[in-house]
Amino acid sequence: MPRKSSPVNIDPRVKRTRRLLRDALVSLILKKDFASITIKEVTERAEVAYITFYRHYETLDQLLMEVLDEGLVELMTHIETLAKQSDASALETEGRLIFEYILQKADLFRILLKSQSVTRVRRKVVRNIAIIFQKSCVPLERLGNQVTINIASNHIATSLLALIEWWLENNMNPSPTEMGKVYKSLIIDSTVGAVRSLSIVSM
Amino acid sequence: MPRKSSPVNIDPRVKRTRRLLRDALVSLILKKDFASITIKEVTERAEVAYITFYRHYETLDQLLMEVLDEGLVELMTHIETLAKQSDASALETEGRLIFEYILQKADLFRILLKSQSVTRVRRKVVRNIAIIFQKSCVPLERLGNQVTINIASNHIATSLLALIEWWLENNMNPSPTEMGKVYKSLIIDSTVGAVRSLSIVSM
DNA sequence: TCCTTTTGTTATACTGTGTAACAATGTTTG
DNA sequence: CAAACATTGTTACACAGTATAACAAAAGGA
Repeated sequence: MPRKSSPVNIDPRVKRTRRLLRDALVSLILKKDFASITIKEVTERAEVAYITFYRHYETLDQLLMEVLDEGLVELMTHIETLAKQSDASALETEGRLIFEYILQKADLFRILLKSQSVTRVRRKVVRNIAIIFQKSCVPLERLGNQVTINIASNHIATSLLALIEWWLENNMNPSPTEMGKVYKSLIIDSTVGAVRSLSIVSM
Repeated sequence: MPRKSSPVNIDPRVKRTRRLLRDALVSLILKKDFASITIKEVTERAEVAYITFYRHYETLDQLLMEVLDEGLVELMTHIETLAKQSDASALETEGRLIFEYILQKADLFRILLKSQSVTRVRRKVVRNIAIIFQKSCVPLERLGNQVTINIASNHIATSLLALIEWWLENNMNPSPTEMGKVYKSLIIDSTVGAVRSLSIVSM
């Protein structure tokens, strides 16, 4: 296994090989079920020797995580900056921007949602989104106790993912603008309202 | 492949074999990851010849679906009868009953949620729950257009599943009574409210 | 009991995983 | 540029799991 992050300069051959493997996996996921993809297939498409795969990764899951990490970091920072602007007028715009972003990177999201078959991936994505909302969504952190906040942020994260999934399955209709309204009303406003009413009854 | 449903009377040997295979799979899922379970393992635990599996099923997925179908039909009818009583006073009770039901059959639900790694299973469950709510949840079918209703029922189904999953991961705390409140407030009331406000802006 | 169906046993072809040894190629450093 | 080093390619192999076939044994229904 070649060193990866210890020295600052990575061997260009290593860089190249890993890129080829990632690209090969991505192109395969876009037209096959992830579960049916084999290491042999990936290395053949990458035009790399079979054993070379094992010199960089242990499993296909690991390679998949690396692929998703690239894309997820981008999505996360995107949502994070949006989630910080929590005044009511900006919320609808926030929703619209999320769905416009997805429209741009539809391929990546199809991969992400297809890969949810790998449970680990799903959990990781949900947790990351939940943490972002828990930290940066102002109305949440003021209301309710810890349990309520945990439930609520988990609810937002899973709902957002489910809404994105639904939208992709419906060929990205309706428009991002309308999905922005849905996002604001169905996910954010609803959850904030529910947390408020739950904290009144003092769970 | 022995006949299954054509004649009313199924050969007792067939019935026995299938039950043994289902039970074996269930007991394996409860202590292993589904993805790592092999047909050989299942047949050995069922004390049945390896080839006998193929005389009844084509894949492990298929056997899993049969296992889940048993449990799901039960859950579905349970939720369905509950969803019909949709007056506000009954909703909290409805929620409590759902989570008490899950508490009773915790094993089945752990299997169900573990098996969500099989994407087909997840989709099927979500669709079934969504259809139930779409049909029987009175406030939904009166408000909003078709798209909004689709989104809303999908939202309820995925949120309910996510909430159940969260609860199981947290060792079924808090109590079913409190989860009932969360269910009513966070999922049902919120969604109905959102659909109402979305239909006013006339999507 | 006789006939049919199901199950068990054994053997086999095939695919994919994971490792090993050594040769060939590319990269860096003196 | 050449030597030293790291990575990649080739070939071979052991292994596990899938899927099927042929025939014998056991169980069920008429």
